[in-house]
Amino acid sequence: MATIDEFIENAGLYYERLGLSRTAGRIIGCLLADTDQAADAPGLRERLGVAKSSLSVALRQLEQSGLVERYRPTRGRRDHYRLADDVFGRAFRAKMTEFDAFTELAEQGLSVVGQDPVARARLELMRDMYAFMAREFPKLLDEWEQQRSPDAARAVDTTADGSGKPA
Amino acid sequence: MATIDEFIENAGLYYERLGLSRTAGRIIGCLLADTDQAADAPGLRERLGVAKSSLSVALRQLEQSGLVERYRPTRGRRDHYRLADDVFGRAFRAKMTEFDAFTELAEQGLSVVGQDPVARARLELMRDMYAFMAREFPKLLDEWEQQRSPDAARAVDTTADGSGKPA
DNA sequence: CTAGTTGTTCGGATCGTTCCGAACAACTAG
DNA sequence: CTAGTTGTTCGGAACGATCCGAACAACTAG
Repeated sequence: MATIDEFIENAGLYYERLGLSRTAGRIIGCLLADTDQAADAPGLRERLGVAKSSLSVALRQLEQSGLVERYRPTRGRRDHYRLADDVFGRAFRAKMTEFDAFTELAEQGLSVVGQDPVARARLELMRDMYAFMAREFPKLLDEWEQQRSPDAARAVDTTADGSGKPA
Repeated sequence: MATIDEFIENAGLYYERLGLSRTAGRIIGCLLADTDQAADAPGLRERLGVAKSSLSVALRQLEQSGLVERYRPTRGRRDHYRLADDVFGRAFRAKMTEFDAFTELAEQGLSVVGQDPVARARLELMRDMYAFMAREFPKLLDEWEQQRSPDAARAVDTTADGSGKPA
């Protein structure tokens, strides 16, 4: 049995391994677990015990990577934050860019290595494998979306038009 | 047009983003590009310009993660190093453990979050999605292995029995 | 215009990681 | 046994990343 604080701390650790900062990961944990739909800066600040400035940079980081959305309730004074509807899909796609990066790395290697057949074969294998993954992984995501709900794709599209959901 | 040193440096950067240390990544780049099949410590040391101790820990790290194999030629005095036959497959599988980790994180979240339906639905979605990926991704790897060469699996098995390849 | 609130930016301090050089242990050749 | 070589371990230094508190900018209400 674990507490909510332990869960948030774990989220910080896990997302840190994914390349985010520790506090950014803890924010995600907070938004994941907290039932409060209207998370704002003071609330996060109290829950996480971090400085206002750290929240600012972490939230900007999360917003720019598309994982967290910022919105302001009508006639509200302060920003509120919520997870993007397809947080996990976005996280997957972000990770997926590594495939392209390594494909390019392999191509760069082929351009600088000599004619040694062993090295060339290995680099070609590397290039083809990462290209294969970059090509097939999105299909896996689509497959998941369809399995989850036949009209999941449509739902994602409608939420992507910029109209905020919450009241 | 790039040089071999730039390629090695890029490999260091890319593999560092994957969680390895910088020098470990540069070692991989070296083993990828260098036509010299018999890479040893002095050679790597000269090529990378790092201390002997740094090589030791990085090579141990790479060896324990299964990416690099250490062998000693018959009647040789020093160890030699080569990439594992299925370096990339191993890298993929290592990355894949993140899926399980996040599945467990979602389950932990479900155990600590209340009955709020929104939070629960989101955590269940997270759990199911990562579980789906953890289940489907290995199939993708198998698919690749079969597409590349029908008896690739057999080849991998024979090289895994401990018999060193190089003379 | 003034006062109060919200979000951002900046300099300094702190923390963790990595690296290097030196001492150490293990092994081989002669 | 001795000398030389190879690989490992350890302490200190350097680097990068992150975080905090304070000053700053932007905005709103009255």
